[in-house]
Amino acid sequence: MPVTLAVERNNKELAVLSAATKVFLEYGFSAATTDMIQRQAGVSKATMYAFFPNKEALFASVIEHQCASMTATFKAMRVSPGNIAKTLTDLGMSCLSIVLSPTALALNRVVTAEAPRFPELGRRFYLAGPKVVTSMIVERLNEAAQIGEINVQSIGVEAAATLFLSMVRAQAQTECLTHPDTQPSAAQKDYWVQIAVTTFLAAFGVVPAAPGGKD
Amino acid sequence: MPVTLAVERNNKELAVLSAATKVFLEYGFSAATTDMIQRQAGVSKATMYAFFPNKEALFASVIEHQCASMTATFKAMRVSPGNIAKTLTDLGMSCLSIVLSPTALALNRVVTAEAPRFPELGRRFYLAGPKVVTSMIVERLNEAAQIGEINVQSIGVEAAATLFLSMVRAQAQTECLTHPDTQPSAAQKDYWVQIAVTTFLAAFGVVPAAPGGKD
DNA sequence: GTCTATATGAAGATAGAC
DNA sequence: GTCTATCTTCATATAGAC
Repeated sequence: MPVTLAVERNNKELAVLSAATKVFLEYGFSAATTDMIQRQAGVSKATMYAFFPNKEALFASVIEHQCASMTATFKAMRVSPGNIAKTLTDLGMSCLSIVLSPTALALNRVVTAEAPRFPELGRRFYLAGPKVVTSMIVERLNEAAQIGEINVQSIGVEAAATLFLSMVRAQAQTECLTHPDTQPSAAQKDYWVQIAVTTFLAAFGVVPAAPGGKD
Repeated sequence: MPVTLAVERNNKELAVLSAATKVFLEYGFSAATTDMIQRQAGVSKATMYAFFPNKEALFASVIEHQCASMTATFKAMRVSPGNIAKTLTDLGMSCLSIVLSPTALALNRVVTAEAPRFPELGRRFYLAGPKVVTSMIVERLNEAAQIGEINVQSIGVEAAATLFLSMVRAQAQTECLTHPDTQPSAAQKDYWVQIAVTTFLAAFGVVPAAPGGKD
């Protein structure tokens, strides 16, 4: 009951938050105006200020919600069973699809741009995005290491996971961030993941015990 | 002679450009105001508008000059002679120092943030930064491949160079962009480069012909 | 809580004297 | 080219009625 009432009561608050999300992600903090947000939400200035004390607080709320949503999206990633090559490919494709989505790119733009003015939001974004993904990759690498599919002792599992994510995303992200009017083809994304997986396994993959091998 | 006169004549133009660089890199396009730039340059509004038709043009000029400067900085990188491990370490450290410098981080922030509104500048930045560095790495990898230090045939030299750069910079850049109030220690940078080099060579390094090896 | 109307300040850009 | 002064627009935020 209180939930329903709360939802009812927060109808316009959600409309404002949703509109603010759209506007801030499209224009960034400074270029976005509260007028745009009110128009988009279909409410008046006073209504907006009844829920959020000022533009900064509204922005912080938007970023916080987007970070939470991004984390949820990452945690919903599922890899179908298979060997480590397949696992990494699945994981890489899922990560890339999320990271290159219009929303994630926009969030990346606005958070990094505003991090000097909103350091808390920068930290929050880092934890909600790169940090979460890396720890998920770590889990998979640990499983693979335990059954002898890979050997990451040279640098450690954390560093290996970080490097895998770096190889999967860095070039793709850079290209997409600097070429907003172009979106990568599915083949391009496949290629990015493939070379990352190939290289990762060339570095850390353990060849299945060959018959007659030493030991 | 015409050069000296041109410099003299453009004294205030340079003051405006220099001030605009500082202000735009600190505040971004929208939050920066032409008033700040004029104050910083010590000129009046009319003087600024005598050289640059509007705020957008001034911004474009600033980014153009910064891109050219960044390219020059990359091309000035020198690696002292040595084996491929040393070459990659040198190259990686130089790249990382440039990429993590306050100016490069600020340029990265503002260009990626404004790329949707200024797509030309996004493309320019990509060519002046990542593209130039990658092609420089390609040269070194080709040299190393020719003397048999590495073997990148599995994915090609271009892809290998891209992946090396990704491994060197991605995590470092992400951390710095999202944590503007923290700057990485020299040891941290060494570590980032070291794990990238180690992993790259684990994937593509050729062990020196062992006496009595197969062949 | 929600609206209309408005206060207040500052932005980008221009006019006109020198 | 350079300045001071100003025009116009629009931003954030608030006041007061319902």
